[in-house]
Order: sequence, then structure tokens, then C-alpha cells
Amino acid sequence: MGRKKLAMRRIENPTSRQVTYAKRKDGIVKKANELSVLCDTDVALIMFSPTGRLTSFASNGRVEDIFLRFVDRPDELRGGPINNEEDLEEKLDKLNRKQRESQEKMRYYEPDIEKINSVLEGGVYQQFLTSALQRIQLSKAKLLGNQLIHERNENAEMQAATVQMEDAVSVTDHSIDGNQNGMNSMRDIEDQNGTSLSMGPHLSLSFIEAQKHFKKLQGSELSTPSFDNYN
Amino acid sequence: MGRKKLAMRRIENPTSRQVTYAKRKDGIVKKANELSVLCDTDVALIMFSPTGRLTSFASNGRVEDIFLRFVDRPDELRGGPINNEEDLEEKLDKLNRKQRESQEKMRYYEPDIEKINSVLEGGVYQQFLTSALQRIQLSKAKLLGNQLIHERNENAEMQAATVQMEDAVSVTDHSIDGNQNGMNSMRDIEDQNGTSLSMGPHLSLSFIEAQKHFKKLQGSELSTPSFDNYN
DNA sequence: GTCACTATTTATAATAT
DNA sequence: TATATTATAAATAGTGA
Repeated sequence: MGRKKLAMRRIENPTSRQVTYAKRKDGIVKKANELSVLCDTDVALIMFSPTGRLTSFASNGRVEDIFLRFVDRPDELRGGPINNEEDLEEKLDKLNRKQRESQEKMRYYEPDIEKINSVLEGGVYQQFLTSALQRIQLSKAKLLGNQLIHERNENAEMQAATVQMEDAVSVTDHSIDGNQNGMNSMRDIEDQNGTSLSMGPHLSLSFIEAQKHFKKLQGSELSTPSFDNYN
Repeated sequence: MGRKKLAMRRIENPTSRQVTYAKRKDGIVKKANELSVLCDTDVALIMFSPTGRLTSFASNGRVEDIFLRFVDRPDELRGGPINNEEDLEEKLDKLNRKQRESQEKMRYYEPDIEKINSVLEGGVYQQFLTSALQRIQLSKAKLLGNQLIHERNENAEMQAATVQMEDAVSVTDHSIDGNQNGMNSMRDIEDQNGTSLSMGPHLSLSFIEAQKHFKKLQGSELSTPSFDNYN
């Protein structure tokens, strides 16, 4: 649109390029917002100007949340209760399959070393990741039904235990005063490419039953997770 | 655009909503691609349909990379050599300030526990994060000039040491055969909200000088990091 | 549900200020 | 160089097969 049809290639004139960026940036942010409002969906957008300036948009205000949702959302463990062992085993099978697929997706991911160019970037990202890891472990613990045996506190949310992510499957509960979370150590496994993989444990009945502390497993419900990738 | 002007609110009819989503999804992906091509920039887009289907786009093919770039890109440590101690101290000051700001940005981030609803999601994300952490630590080590004292190996890339992220600032080198990386343990600090913060160490001359193994510090160059946030 | 059509609205390239 | 205007291209809401 505009007086002339623009060829779909890099605009060589730096000024024009910046001007076009500015206009189209506004346009796409508007589009993203409209999409999220009209269709009531999560949308996240990250872009950098030709001069490196960052612009971001997230329908719910947090790119991080949507990125997290991007990583994977299998849904298999949501919903109603699990009735019997067959049900559970089937669900776990499905989860494990999904996990392998997702692993495939992530396995070869390697933050481009050339793009992590400052100590600060490393520090900030690490902070984010570490925090996220904690929450995830908390979530895992909750999912596996790791409730404090004694519900002495009403605000139980932040007091669930953490799950050890060691190869050896073990779970420790930490009853914690106030708002503290336990943080566990991690160890990594090397694959043939020197890429570290640290998956949660393979899910199996025996694993779950090993968790003596767990009182009940939360429910399961099927869904059809799939995705488009325009790359 | 269209026969009527659409009110900017959620489309209540589920079918219309889905149809509109489908059309606009294509539109915005096209826009994102055009923006990245015309202006030669990084663009990432994540969205979910009303039924939960994921669509993503990244100009360079990896949302992860662009997300990483989103987290922070201070640039202060890039570029040319540092000439003297004053220079360095000034740079570190700037970095530390930036780090606090970024911390502010990340501090309150808490992956919505309601949105981490499966063990799988936790596992996959954890895998991603752990891998990323490793790379970041590697990058940090490289940045701080942590080269192997004896360059016995040519493929030094994957053999840099890791940086301990403990409160007590300490650095350990791990000379490693083949492709292995050392993985260090982590410990977290609790803030008043129970949110875990695990920053890299505060940067200071004394810290840096404490790193006996480091041979030289890499350069610094100013930039004007800033960003728009449409939220 | 999915495709094509097209009347309209919207975005924007070039231009003017 | 930044902002406003306008002619034109592009996106899409409603429609029908």
C-alpha cells in the first residue's frame, strides 16, 4: 500500500529503512493488539529496529508468559481425575511421547554464543531462567500431587515442595515457614554433541509410586496440541 | 477493512471469532515477514488461536534466539579494548546500573503457576533453560577472558571454563577433554516475596581482579539501549 | 468447517510541510 | 530530521457456494 508497490527486499537506503520500520512497527503492533482483543487470544511480538532498539508487545502484558506457553503446552495432565491405573499409564505414555517430541524440538537449541555478548545479558537471563526453573519445579511438585501432608497453612500455594531433578529419581519435601522455597541442585547429561539435556524424569508408574509423599495424582484430559511454525 | 467496520471488542460468535483469527493470523505473519525483510531486522511472533493452537514466526527461524535477545542486550561490554582502570570502572558502573534495571524488569516475573499445567511443560522448559544456562555461563566465562591457560587444544570453543554463580564470588576452571562442559551447582537467594533471584555477581574491579585465571578483559563500547514496551 | 469474492476499510510509500 | 498529507496498495468483514 502506498503510492508504489514496494519490492519485497531489504530497503537499501538507511533512512527509508528506518522510516519504513517505524511505520510498520506501529502497524504490526496495532494488528497484534486487534488480533488479541477481537479473538481473545494470547499474542506476543518482539522486534528490533534497524538500529537495535527493542519493541515488544504482549497481549497479557508479559512476553515471558507467552514464551513459556510457546515452549510447550501439552495439556495432557489437566482436567479431571484419573480413575484407574490403566488410565494413568495411558496418559503417561502419551506424555512421554510428547516429551520426546518436544525434546526433539529443543534438543538442538543452542543460544548463539555470538549473541550472548555481555556479562549482563548472561546475568539477567540466568536470573530469569533460575526463577523460572524454581516455579516449574514447584509446579511439577504440585502436579504430582505433592501437597504438604499437614495442611497447617491456608496459603499453601507457595509452600509446595520441590522435585529433585537428578537422574536418580528422588523427591524431597521441604516444609517451609513463611514464603520460602527449597532450591535443588542440578546435574546435566551430555549428549553426543556436547549439548546438555536436563529433562525431567521419564514418567512411569514406578516413578510415581516411588514418591511416597504424594497423596494423589491430579487429573488428565485429552487435547489436540499441534502448532504452525512459519519458518 | 471489510464490509463493515468492526468494533474493537471480543467477537462473541465463536465461529466468526475463529474465522477472523485465521484471516488475521495470516495477515500478521505476512506483516511480520515483510517487516523483517524490508528492514532487515529480527522479528518474533507467537500467538494462540481461540482453540489453543500455536502459531509462531521468527525472522531468523528461532523464537528462542529472539526471546533471548529480548531479555536484555546491553552491549556495554562489546567492542574495543579497555584502556585503563578508570575506563573499566566506569563501564562496570554502567553495567551494574543496567543490571539493576534489568533485575527490576525480571524480579517480579513469576511464570503463572496456572499456566504451567503439566509435568511435560515443566520438563521441556527446564531442559531449555538448563541448556541456555550452560551456554550463558560459558559466554560469561569467555567474556571475562577466561581462556584456558594452556592453549593445548585448537577447538577451544567448547572448552572454556564455567563461572560459579554462588554468592561468594569464585571461579573455577575445568579443563575438559573432548566436548564436555562443566556444570556448576546453583544456590538461590530469597527475596521478601519468596521470589528467587540468582543474578550473576555484582561486577567490580575487585571481583574481576579476584579472577586470577583471567588473562585480560574484553573490550567495551557504549550504546544507547532502550526499548518500547507496548503494554 | 473451507474456500472464493468483493465492497470497504485500513495501512502505508511517496510527498509535502 | 520530524510530522502531516494523500494517493494508492493491501487487508479483510461479510457473503455465498
